[in-house]
Amino acid sequence: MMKATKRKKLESKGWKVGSAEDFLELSSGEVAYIEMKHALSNSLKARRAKEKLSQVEVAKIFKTSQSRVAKMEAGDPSVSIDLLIKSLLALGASPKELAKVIS
Amino acid sequence: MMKATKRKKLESKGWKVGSAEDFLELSSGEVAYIEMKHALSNSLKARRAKEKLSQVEVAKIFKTSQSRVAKMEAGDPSVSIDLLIKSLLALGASPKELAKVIS
DNA sequence: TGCTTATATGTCGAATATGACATAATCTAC
DNA sequence: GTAGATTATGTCATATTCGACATATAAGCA
Repeated sequence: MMKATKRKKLESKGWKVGSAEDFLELSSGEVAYIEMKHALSNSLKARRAKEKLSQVEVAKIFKTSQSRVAKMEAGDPSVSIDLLIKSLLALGASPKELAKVIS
Repeated sequence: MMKATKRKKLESKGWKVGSAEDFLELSSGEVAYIEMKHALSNSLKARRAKEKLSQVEVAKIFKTSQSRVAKMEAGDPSVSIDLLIKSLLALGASPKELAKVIS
């Protein structure tokens, strides 16, 4: 079970966590949020792999850079769920598919 | 049918649209994104109503201001899907419920 | 091994989202 | 009506996210 340890690990990767009254435990909302993001990241990566596209190629489609695509797929803290969703939609995912990914 | 008209309407409310080669029609991705946002906004409003809470009260829960809550519920362009999702989770929504909302 | 392509990481200025505040509009009783 | 509560709108300073670039690491292949 995770407390300070997991927290440290997350923070070392740039995550900002809790910082409220509970600073040993992530709230269930925080956990759910992070998990949703990872699910979307993985979905993006999978979808690109399926289409056999390079990060450079999808970066062109998204009108962004390869490095940002890499960060999207890594679920980097600097990428928003908005960006992940917009990108997935741009790759042709339907809202229904997104819903499946999230749940 | 109407393209420029719809675009103007959206832009007048602060939306930034397309601006790419197709500037008469929203791409299906853009449409889906906006619709997802509205679905989340409405869900937030409904959930608050169900709990019979005021915007001021949920603002305290979310650690934000009443005005931002109003903008969230209105689907204002200045609010991100991230914020809507975090807020819904904070109100006790499950990822599964969120999935239902957006699909 | 070296060479090429693909992906990851770090940083930066610009763009966007955020919370907060003031204030306006709307509602709900009396 | 009008007083009080609730919700909407406009603006601003700060914080976060953005695309881009440089560069590093990894993977494939002769």
